Amino acid sequence: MIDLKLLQKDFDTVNTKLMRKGVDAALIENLKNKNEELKSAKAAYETLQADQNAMSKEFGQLMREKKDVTELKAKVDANKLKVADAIEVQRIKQEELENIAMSIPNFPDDSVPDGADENDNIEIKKVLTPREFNFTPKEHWELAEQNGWIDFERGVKLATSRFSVCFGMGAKLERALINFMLNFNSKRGFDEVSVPALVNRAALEGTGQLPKFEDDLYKIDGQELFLIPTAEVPVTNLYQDEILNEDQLPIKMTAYTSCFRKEAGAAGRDTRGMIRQHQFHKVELVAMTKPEQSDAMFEEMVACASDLLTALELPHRLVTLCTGDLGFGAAKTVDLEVWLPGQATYREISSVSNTRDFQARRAKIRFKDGKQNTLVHTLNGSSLAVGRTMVAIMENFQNEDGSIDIPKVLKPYMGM
RNA sequence: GGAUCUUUGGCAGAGUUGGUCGAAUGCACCGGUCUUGAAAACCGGCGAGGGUUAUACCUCCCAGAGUUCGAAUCUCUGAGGGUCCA
Repeated sequence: MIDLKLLQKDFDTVNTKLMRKGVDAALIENLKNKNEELKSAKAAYETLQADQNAMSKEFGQLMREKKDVTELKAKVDANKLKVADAIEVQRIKQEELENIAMSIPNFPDDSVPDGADENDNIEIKKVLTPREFNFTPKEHWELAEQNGWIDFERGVKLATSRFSVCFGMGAKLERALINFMLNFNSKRGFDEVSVPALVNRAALEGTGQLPKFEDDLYKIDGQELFLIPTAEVPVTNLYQDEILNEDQLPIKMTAYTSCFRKEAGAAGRDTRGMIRQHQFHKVELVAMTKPEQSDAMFEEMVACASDLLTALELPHRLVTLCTGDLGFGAAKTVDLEVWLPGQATYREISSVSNTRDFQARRAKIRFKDGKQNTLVHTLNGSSLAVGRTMVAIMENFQNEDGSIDIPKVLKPYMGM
């Protein structure tokens, strides 16, 4: 959530920053007004409540002295009605404010380039050179089926479209990647955690998926529980509503989970293969830092993901997202895109974001900064989507006969 | 699934005939005295959010609803935990 105090104090700055993200100026103006209305509604209520409390205290005093209270009771009863009204007004104002505030995205860092969509993203650098093929490289679904690694039809049979099943070496490769990534991250100081795949509404509000993106989430029928779209949700919310000690920071965690997405807005895109599935596996990095540490942590996480790709011998590039492509909660994002010879293009395989205090404000994650409580900065990044990594390995390591080599670092993990 | 108990500040733990209770006490923690330094001892401070220049003041004793002039304390519902039964 954006900082309402800042909005109140420095409207122009907030306005300018949000405009870059394409937020309607009228909406921001409205938010500011609602905030002021809420404040005065609160003040009105508190004054009445203070009277109420004072009178109740007096009431007790009179009772003890065995004096007559009928007059005071009449007064207090009348006041009670006013209090009830004031509470109602406040409740409505609060709700109106939250409806707006919770749907306003984070503002982008000044360093983020302006742009409308992914075409305006800026490449930072390329890592590793794509290999030359002396034959026409195949796309991964062809290779996957030929080698019997992935069965797309059976996934559909079991669930619906955008589900698949891994067999044999394919299943092994998936498991090897998960283990390799977790170990890789652990060595870099990210502590491994294993978290629930179902979370409640508060958790999703904390990280920003709700209230705005409910359509993308699978919800358990009849319960306020959702399947997680990313491990970022449960892992970040581990510390929801807590006040951390300064010396606990930075907190660095890594988690492997399945992720579930309806892909509501992606009809027709990537319908073949396993680029875009409703259920996919991902190893995630999450960090919480003091504000002044988050830029360094961001670089560390980008490097971690990039080095992982390098260790897997996968050519990739780093891209800074422009304002138009930036996610809801992110102040800054760097995508890692892996080279796919079959498609002859770079495709997203990881995304590292600094949300600064945006999620921390929603999830109430703070730390003791000397005497006062300060919001932490939260960061998250995929330490590679497993399915897409498999795609990348298949396409980059394919041979002319359709067989697939395994990256050196994975062989021990596959019993080779 | 049934019965019963329980849910308080970082932790432990008082508070259940409703009224200076945001809450005793202990530990932990912070500051000070003492000491060459530390420990011990003693003195002081010490939950969170909002609000204020600062005070006032408002809210929070698992969550929600209710009774009452007034609830941590009473009632109902829900969630978590313990024990017993199935």
